[in-house]
Amino acid sequence: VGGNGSPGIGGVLAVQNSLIMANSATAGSAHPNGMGVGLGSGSGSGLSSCSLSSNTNNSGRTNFTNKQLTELEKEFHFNRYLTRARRIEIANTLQLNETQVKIWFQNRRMKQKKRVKEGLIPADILTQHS
Amino acid sequence: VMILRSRFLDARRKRRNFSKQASEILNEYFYSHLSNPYPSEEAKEELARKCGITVSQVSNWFGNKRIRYKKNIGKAQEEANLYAAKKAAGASPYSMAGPPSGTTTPM
DNA sequence: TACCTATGATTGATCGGCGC
DNA sequence: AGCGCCGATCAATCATAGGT
Repeated sequence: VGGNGSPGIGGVLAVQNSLIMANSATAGSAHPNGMGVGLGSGSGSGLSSCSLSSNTNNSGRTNFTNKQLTELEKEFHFNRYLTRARRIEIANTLQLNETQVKIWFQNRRMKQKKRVKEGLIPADILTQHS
Repeated sequence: VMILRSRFLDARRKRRNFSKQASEILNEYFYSHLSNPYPSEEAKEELARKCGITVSQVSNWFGNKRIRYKKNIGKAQEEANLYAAKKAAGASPYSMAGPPSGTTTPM
C-alpha cells in the first residue's frame, strides 16, 4: 500500500501482525479437580484432538476446535470473568495459551454485550443482575 | 479444511443486501471522509437511521469498506472517488460531524 | 444450472486508553 | 510498572445474494 499513497486509510490502517504468542505454558501442575469438563458435545465427532499443538492459520489466527469452543462457552456461562487460576486451568485443559483464553473471554463479553444491545438476548445468563 | 468449519449452521449470515439508497448514503459518507473514514458513534447512529439498518451493521459496513478499499486502491476505486467529488461539491445533504480537516484531501 | 463476484457477518487477535 | 478490561478495529474467512 503505497507508501503514502493512501493517505487516508493507510495511515491508520496498518497494523500488521507480529507473532507474539507466547509461552506461558507453565503447566504443570496437575490440577486436582477435575473440572473436567464434561462436555456434552461429545460427540467428538471427528475432529478429535489434533495431536499437534495450536493449529494456527497461516496468518497467525488460531482455529479453535469445537471442543475448545464448547468448553469455553460452558465456562463463560458459569462465569463471565475468569480468575487467574481458572484461566490457567482452562488453558491447560484445552491446550491454549493463557492469553488466548483471556482474549476469548474478552471477545465473548463484547459479543454478548452487542447482542443485548441489539435486542436479541436469550435473557438469562445467570449471575447477571441489573 | 477438513477441520471444522462448522460454526453450526447458525442462523447466522442470513444476510440481505442493503437497499440501493442505503449503500448510496454509506458510500457518500465514506468517500467524502476518505482522509478519515471512521465515523463517530453519533455519526454511525445517524447513518443507521438514514439507512434503516443497525449501528452494528454500519460498523460492519465501514470495517469491510475500509479493508476492501485498501486492498484495491488504484482500481475502480478511483472511479468511486467520484462520489466524493460529486456529492461534496454539490449540496451535501449528508454531511455531519464535521471533521476537523475540512479542506483538502490529500491525494 | 453452474461458476464467479460482491457483500454482510463472524471472530481471533491487535491497538490505544483507562483503572487499579 | 504491570496487568486485565473495554471499545474499536483489523484481517481473514464464511456463507449467501446477485450476475453472467
